[in-house]
Amino acid sequence: MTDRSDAERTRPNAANEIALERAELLRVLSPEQLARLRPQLRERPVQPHRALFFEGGEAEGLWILRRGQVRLYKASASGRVTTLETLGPGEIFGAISALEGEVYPASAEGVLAGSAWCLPRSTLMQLLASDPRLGVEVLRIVSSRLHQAHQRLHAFAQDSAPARLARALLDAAQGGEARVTRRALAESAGTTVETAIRVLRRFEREGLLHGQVGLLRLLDAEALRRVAGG
Amino acid sequence: MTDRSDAERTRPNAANEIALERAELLRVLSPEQLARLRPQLRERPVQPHRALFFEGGEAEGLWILRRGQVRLYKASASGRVTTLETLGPGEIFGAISALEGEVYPASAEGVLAGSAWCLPRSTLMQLLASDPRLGVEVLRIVSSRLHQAHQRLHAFAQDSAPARLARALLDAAQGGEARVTRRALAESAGTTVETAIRVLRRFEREGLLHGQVGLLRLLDAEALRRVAGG
DNA sequence: GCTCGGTTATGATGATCATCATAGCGATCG
DNA sequence: CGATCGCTATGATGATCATCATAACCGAGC
Repeated sequence: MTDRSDAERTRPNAANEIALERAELLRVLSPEQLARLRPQLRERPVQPHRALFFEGGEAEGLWILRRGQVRLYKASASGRVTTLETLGPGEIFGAISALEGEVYPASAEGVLAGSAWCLPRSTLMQLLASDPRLGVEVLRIVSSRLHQAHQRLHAFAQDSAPARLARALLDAAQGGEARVTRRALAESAGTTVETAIRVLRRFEREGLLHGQVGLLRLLDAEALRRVAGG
Repeated sequence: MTDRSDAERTRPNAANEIALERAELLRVLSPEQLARLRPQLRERPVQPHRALFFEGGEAEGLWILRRGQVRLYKASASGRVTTLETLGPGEIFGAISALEGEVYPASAEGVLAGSAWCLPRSTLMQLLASDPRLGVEVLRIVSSRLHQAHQRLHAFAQDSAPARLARALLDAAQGGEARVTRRALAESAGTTVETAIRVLRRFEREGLLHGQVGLLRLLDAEALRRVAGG
């Protein structure tokens, strides 16, 4: 629960660009290592609703978000979608596939415009083999993601839709407001758009927030935290 | 979904003991490394319903299950419990906490009797710093756990109770039978005991399985897989 | 300008599932 | 041996939430 607020605090604003050497993964690298790495990177644009890769596609490597926002998600045959993680500048993704298998285990698409670097799998493997600190750093990151996933798993198994929505809202908020659509929030909270709208309207009537199109202003974050269950 | 059946196949039978050098983490170590590591290990008994550690407790280090079965779980204030992972001989746990923070992010308790080694945090850090291959290996393991967690997250968000129970049942089964109580299955599937019992009785009436106390024989695994949604 | 798609809403309806209650059964323990 | 506890079972009931339908609103694009 505390690491949620950590994520809130430490995630850089999605609108800001991050320098390569400040990205969560690469902080541990020396300037020389970084210099050798830089030419290997492929930069790709990130656009809202534009996929970076799809679940089942061949895994290219490790991604580092430079600017904008990206979400990882899974889609069912029925068309329902679950957002697994939402990432901001400096955060990495696709690490699972680079290590575990040949294919991406989830899809990724842009939420806010920006760009991302892609570090090819082979280069990553070389780097990992050459410097133990890098492996430990990636491990730290992936471990913290696993921890988050476990928390959400417990929440999905036990909490009501309002509780999950309140939590998703707090997670998405920056500076007292969350720039997300009801649909996006529903997919993060594992519910439907209609339920999300109804619940958020109730929050609004109770004075917990103020809603506009694609924007939710938190008026009583404390009460929302109570609803979220902690 | 395919890695689920992988887990089924590759997880050693909980009753069998595993040699230290065959544990998933330590396979990559040289005999010399292993010899240096061995005296650092503390062996602890694993007993059904006996906790190894609790969420929030100070993290000692990395655990390696030698024999028996262990589950990681989270409990709510309301008393409801979610099983996050179930582990067999040779598998590691507590890796998150050894890297991420000072406290365990979940609780662990025995399911089947056996024992586990505990590798102190400091020793692990030393090892990680000395040999890049070890870090990559832990990373591979943690990544695969994250992948599993993502799958379950999607399932919890989208699937019905019968679908989640069928999947939990398939995951728990070894050689066509699952030695679990209805309660344990419910906690793995994120539902209640009563619902688990009702659903499993329905499966039984439909000829998909045969139930006894603490034992479920799969009669039609194919049909169960269909119910599980894939 | 006018359609079209996405977002926000709200109602009606029904399925699903948690909760509470009760009970039989077997094992364990004093 | 009786009591107790955990597991399995089933019914009754109600809350929650998904689904389907409808509609207003707004911006983008033809």
